[in-house]
Amino acid sequence: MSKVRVRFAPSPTGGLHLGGVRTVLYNYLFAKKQGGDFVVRIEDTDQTRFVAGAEDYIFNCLTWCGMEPDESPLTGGPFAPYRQSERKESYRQYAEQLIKDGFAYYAFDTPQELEKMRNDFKTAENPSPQYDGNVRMQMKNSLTLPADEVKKLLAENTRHVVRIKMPAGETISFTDMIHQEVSFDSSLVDDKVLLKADGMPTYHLAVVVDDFLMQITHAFRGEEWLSSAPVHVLLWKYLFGLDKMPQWAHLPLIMGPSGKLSKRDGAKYGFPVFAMNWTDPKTNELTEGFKERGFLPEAFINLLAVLGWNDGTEQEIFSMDELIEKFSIDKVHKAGAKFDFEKAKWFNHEWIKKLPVSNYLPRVKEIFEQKGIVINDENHFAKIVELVKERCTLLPDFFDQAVFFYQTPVTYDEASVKPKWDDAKQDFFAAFINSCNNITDWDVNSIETAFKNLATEKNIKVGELQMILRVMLVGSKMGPGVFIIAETIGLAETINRIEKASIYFSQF
RNA sequence: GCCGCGUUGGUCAAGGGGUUAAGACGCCUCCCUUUCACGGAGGAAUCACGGGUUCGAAUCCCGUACGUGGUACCA
Repeated sequence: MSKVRVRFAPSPTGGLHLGGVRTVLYNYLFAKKQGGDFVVRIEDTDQTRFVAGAEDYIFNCLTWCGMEPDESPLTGGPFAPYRQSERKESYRQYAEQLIKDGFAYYAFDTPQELEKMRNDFKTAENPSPQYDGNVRMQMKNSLTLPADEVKKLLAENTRHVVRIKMPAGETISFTDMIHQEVSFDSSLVDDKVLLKADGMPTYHLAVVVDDFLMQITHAFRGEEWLSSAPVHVLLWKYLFGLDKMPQWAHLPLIMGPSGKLSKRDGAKYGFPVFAMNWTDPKTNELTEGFKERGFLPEAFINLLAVLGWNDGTEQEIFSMDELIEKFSIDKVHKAGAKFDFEKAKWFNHEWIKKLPVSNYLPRVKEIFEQKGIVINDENHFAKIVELVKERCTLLPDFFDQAVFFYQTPVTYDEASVKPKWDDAKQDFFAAFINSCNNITDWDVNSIETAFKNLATEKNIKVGELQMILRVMLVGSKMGPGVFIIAETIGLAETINRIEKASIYFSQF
């Protein structure tokens, strides 16, 4: 058996949304599991929708997610070119071939004529009439026009398209890897355009021709393509033979809180829908990405993988390697899944805890620097990040959880301290500063011991004192253990913060 | 309208003729910690509906409802 070759075929029209990334992911996992090739081909046959920069954006997303293609416009490969716009010439001959064999025809109808047909045939029962077996003989095409007139029109370069001639009364069926047997009545499918007036193929022709030429063995795509699958099946039958057709897998859609997940949902409900930030060059509108929101690629991949698939065990956290090992297409769901941002955050939280800090330290550092905190000592910073990582779900949380290591508090949780503050406490902390100065090894244990001994000596409850110390050092009741905080900020800063706070509290 | 696909707690889901119908997120209670988390122990909450088939149906069949996709010279 020949090598497995799976392709992802995005059209460069904008950001890469969740459903898109999941499609790539399943493509990638399937290909890698079989030791096959992961091919990325760009479907840019519609110039009107082509958006500058979108192709680069797609590859940036793939890189961030850790899914490098084996063949692509960037890497090249044995079946180059990998952009359909650059393969334009090859499609026409297949269209001509179909016409010659009686499976397709030239259609000369103008957009106005099509519009008129749709209006004329429109009824309450049939709100959107198709160009199909019922109307094709009343239209302007090589089936209805005399042969010499067709020849003349072609010779004059009259604008025309090539349409597939859908047979009547046939059942077109194929086996989908996810849905099993799927069948359609050919009479109900319309005569899809194969070659557009500008000479570019439509997706229908291009996908079949390219999959054949690139020797694709498996094709994964969103379920929105299922309806046009009969066209592709027929094209395979007419052009190359059904035995060479790749195996199809139509993946369920990812849904938003209400209906199909859209870009708008992101803005509306406050979560990202794209892998990375995307700015539409035409409108300058920015759509937030998971990366910029503070997600780790490991978590992003993980949450997407299990949205519509699981391995049948209770495991939920998977690395890319584990996914490749455990992924199986027959465990992919048939039904669409609603995206839950709360659960998405949970995955990120898990990965922040799981991964070594060094993995995301640069990104956290960047967040601090953007907010004006200068990090001189990276090792020290790494220790701090390690200290607070289990209380962070998104990367920006690190700032809120750890700024106080770099900034002396300016405000205090007065409500907590006020009822506890008295002369005895004032006295205690003055004495504690002395104890601190006597500590030879400034570490958690010595600080804690000194603190507790002094408390016992002065006969004050340790708990209360600890709470006050925390507010002195942090400003509020949050963060890791007080003594580890003291150790981390150092002797001088600890004393400084106690003194400052004592003065503040003495005004109570 | 027509065609396709689907339907297990609020969400993600396991289970595919006999189960007390797993687990996770979220929510609630308690423990731990005189902080916030983490962690631990509990709790509330589900087989869309109606018919069959069967000793027995979440599971198989048929309808219905609902959801969703398509119905473009877009992918």
